[in-house]
Amino acid sequence: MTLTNNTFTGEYAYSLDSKGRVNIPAKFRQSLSDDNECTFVIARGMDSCVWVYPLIQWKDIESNLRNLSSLSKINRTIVRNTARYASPSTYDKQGRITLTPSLIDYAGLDKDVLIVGMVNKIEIWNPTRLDETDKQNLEIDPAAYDELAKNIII
Amino acid sequence: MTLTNNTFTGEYAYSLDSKGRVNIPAKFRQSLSDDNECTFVIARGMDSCVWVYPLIQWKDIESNLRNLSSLSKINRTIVRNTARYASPSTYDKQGRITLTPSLIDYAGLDKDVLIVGMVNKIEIWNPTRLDETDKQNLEIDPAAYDELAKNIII
DNA sequence: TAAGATTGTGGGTAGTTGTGGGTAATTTCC
DNA sequence: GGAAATTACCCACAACTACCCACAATCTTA
Repeated sequence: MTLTNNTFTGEYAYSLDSKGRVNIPAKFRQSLSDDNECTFVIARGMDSCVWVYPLIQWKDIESNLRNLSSLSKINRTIVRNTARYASPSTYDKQGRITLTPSLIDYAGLDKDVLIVGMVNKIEIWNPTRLDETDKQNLEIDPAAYDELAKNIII
Repeated sequence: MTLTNNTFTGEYAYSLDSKGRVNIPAKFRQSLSDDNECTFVIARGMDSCVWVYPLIQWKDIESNLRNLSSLSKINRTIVRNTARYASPSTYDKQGRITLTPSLIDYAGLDKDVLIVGMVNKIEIWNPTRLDETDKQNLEIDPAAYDELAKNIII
């Protein structure tokens, strides 16, 4: 059973092979609508992980970026940092996408990786780094977190 | 006789089998409206138990999450912590859903489990842990009860 | 009370999924 | 232009999952 199209939840421990390939969980692939043509766009995450967008989701982001005026410095920075490291990747017959060495390096990925569903995108983590990030967030966030959580009935 | 749709009350002692399957009480299944497509979403509870939402209930949460921009760190954290441990599970012909090893571990589930109706969702507990939690809560709560009493009529 | 239906539990099997490696095509670089 | 490196595509296998059937205990109904 999959939820809505192009929606990703859950956590999976997979492995990155010597050729830089990672499997996309079968559930995630099944959730991809046809207009994505089996393609994701991989990019730098804002945390130290790889972000993986369905192609059509990325196109939305692209058009949002297009509308940011380059007069503002912060806009230029965001556009540059987002676009610069992004590249499309179609999964093979076994359901794997190939990551670029640059992204593998950025996210500090090793053999064991953790794939995390983030609703409208996917994150690929080095498990150790995710642990660290989790801990840091717990220290900083509780109050603000609770505030936000009030608006989402869980 | 069932109460309102997608409403769960009562407590049931069931068992978790070697494949990680638990039965959903027949009464709960009967209460599920058709648009749930026989599917629940299982997730980490805030206490150490498993939360089980009707699919459509989860979709509400999901759409809230979808609207949180990932530019904000706290948004990323809340989306990650919520989506990461959530996964859909359709019950089989015998009325059982399959839990993920990760959730079984989190809730410390063993063969004997307790299924508790929580009105709009379901909780799955290790009976021992629920006892402990109950005791702790009794010690803390009287004042909070009074506070709450202002808002709710029982 | 007896027969039938429903419900909870256990296990088998066929199909799917994740992972590793091989080969041919393509690109890069000298 | 040709060799080396890289990439894309294919096959194979082991592990796992979803689906199916069986049975016993419980509840319902006549």
